[in-house]
Amino acid sequence: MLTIGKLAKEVNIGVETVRYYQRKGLIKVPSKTEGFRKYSQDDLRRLKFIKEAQKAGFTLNEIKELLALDTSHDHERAQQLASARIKELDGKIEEMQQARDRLKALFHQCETGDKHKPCAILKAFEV
Amino acid sequence: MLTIGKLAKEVNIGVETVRYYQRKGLIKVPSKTEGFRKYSQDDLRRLKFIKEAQKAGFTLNEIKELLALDTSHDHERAQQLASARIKELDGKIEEMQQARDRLKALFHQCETGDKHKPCAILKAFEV
DNA sequence: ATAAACTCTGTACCATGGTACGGAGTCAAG
DNA sequence: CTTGACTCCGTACCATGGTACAGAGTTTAT
Repeated sequence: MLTIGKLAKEVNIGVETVRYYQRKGLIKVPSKTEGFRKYSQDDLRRLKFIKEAQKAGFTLNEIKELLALDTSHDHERAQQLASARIKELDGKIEEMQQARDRLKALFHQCETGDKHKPCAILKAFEV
Repeated sequence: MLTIGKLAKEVNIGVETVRYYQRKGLIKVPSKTEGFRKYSQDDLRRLKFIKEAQKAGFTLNEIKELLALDTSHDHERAQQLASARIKELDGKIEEMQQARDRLKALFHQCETGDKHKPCAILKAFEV
């Protein structure tokens, strides 16, 4: 049994973050019999789950659903969520790659261009 | 000379967005002699610049600086901003690729696994 | 027994890029 | 000359993922 501070430290997040997850409904608020609230190993596991799922790019709302699924063995829904996330990630990756390639080209032009003419990076945005 | 509505329509953004850029100091608020404010071709160019720079992944604050640079021919600073942005983009792209690859692997495991055992996608987050 | 350290609760604030709305004023077409 | 469309201005709100803080209570160590 842990206090909120110890719990937070275990997963290396702030106490305020734990409370934020509680407000969002990702983790429950343990009932307080007296003094401070006590957190269980289960709460710890859930926080770890959240951290891991964040690494896979899920939003907190998606993670909330994943946590609910966690007890239900619903493969279908988990797959749906995963593939939606994969699609989103693919889209964003491509956007960012395009942005990067654009910029790299501009950077090169600016670097090799005349120092006294308008900069290619800046000119590029003047459609 | 354009009213704010026509200006916004020209670049296909909302009137509220134009005002938001004004509040942020990206574009100036034309002085109002009488009636409605009048916007020039220069304002239009700046809005187009903003849109283009956003496509390259710059934030509004960065764009604000780029706009200031635009008149000064400061190649150095433009290059600094561009290469910082490139680095940021590279970092984010890699993060997202990792997230996607993780998820794809999990998806495959879940798909090919036993329907009655806990789902690989969900299990993966239970560290 | 007292002070430091922690917790509880509610609420406000941060960045980011906008969107929405109310009430008044203004402009243009019929 | 009125009506509808647009503008002005301030302010509040949206999602996202937190962070901060005040004032009270509790726990723990010395």
